[in-house]
Amino acid sequence: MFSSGSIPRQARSTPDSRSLFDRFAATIFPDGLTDAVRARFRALARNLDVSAGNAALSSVGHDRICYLASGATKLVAQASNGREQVIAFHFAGELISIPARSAHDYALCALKDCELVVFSADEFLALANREPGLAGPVLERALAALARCREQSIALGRKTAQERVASFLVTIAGRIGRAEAGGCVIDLPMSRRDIGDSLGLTIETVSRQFGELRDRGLLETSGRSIVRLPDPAGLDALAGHLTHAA
Amino acid sequence: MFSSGSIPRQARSTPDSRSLFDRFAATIFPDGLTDAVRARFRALARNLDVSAGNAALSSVGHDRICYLASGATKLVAQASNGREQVIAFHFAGELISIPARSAHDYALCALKDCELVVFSADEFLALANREPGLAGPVLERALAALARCREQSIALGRKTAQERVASFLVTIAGRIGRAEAGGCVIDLPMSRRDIGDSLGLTIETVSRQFGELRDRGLLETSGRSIVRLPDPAGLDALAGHLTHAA
DNA sequence: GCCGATGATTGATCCATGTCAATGACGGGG
DNA sequence: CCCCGTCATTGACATGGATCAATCATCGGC
Repeated sequence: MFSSGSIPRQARSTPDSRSLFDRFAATIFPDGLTDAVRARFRALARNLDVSAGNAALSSVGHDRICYLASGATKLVAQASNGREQVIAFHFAGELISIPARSAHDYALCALKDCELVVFSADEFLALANREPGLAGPVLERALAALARCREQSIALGRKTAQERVASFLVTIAGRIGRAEAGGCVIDLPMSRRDIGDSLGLTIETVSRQFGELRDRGLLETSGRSIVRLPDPAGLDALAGHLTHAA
Repeated sequence: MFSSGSIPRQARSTPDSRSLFDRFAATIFPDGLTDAVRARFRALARNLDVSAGNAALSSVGHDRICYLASGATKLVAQASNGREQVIAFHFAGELISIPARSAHDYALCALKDCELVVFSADEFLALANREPGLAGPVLERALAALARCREQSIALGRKTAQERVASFLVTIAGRIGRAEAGGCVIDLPMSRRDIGDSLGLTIETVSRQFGELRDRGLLETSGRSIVRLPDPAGLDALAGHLTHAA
């Protein structure tokens, strides 16, 4: 990832009638593009539709940058022995950086049906760098992605299973949760395995922690994907975050 | 971090006589700056000298960007209960992003005596974004830092203690190691505790893994900080990296 | 060149989470 | 609407690394 922080959350129900590319341009460059620059970007862009559960992009010899117009994805890294680490989840409106193949292999996988706009990172960055005002929004998103990856590092390096799960729920609620009377509802697009693979835990441990939180009245589930958080603040207190009172 | 990848490694022995700011500008913007832009950047810059072992910068209400002209630093995150996670190490010539205070607290600490040039991220990015050609180098470094943080996530989430230590040694050798007859020598600026805190391990475990690698003939130590890797390839094979044969 | 403080190493034990195994419950496809 | 594959949950046990504790090495200061 890259990410957004403050991308306006759009009702997913009504498919956007604008072209994929126009939606990319409008979201990432809200100040608009001159016709010439717009044409150059369009020439670099490749549209991609991927249905839920399929790999969208695998890492190749060069970095790629990719706009997720709709759907949800995970960026997965592979280490030896088939171990997988989910590096990040992404939601509609976000910009994603897919690293080149190196010590590990990366793949972007669709969690739901996705519409993507794909660029070669080199070409994209060279173009963004040529004109004033274009690199800023991209850089902001890159730094936001870096900040999020760092928060993830803290969880992976220093937190207990319970703290990781609590952090995950609080964070994901902030990204895709809907506020509701006295709480927050999340429709998780990812499986327990994906959650475990992102937190460095097994599915069993994730399941046990969900159970524990359920017992404490901090979490209610309905089916496999609907999660309700009756007390987000109580959950946050379990997330191992620094209490700013200190 | 942010980072470099390909910053020319300079002999540290001869102190650079140019001004700190000039060294920043020459390294980060190798294509040069117009006098006007240069003056604007200079107006935003604050020089900072920090001696080894001291905190250089703590996270505040806004992000900061910081050029490390000489020395070495660690970026440390604090979670509850005084647990510390070292997010990244930085070496001379690198650009560092220090996130604003949020769920966790961040601090940049000097591992050796350091010379720094500090900017407010907002001001820096606004300026870089106004002129063509300036944001590119910064963006490149941000993406390199993101890539490195992701590699770190894989280690923290999915690797054994031995793989983490091997990865650490291989990675750090690539950044500050000197090639030598049949191997590589590293002068580690960080303590075992720092290494442990960056790998999500205790100092005891780091020490035991060093011992194990020593027994296998993959590592020789001399004093607290000098490490020799007689067989970097053999070490890399233990790092849990994906064998590209597969 | 000695000395004390700090950091590193080594050993014994414990525990959180992984692993293995069995059961249960969604939910898509017929 | 049922059926079956997949995913989630729950339980019993194993283990890697944490924790606690003791000794040893390094190196800056005198």
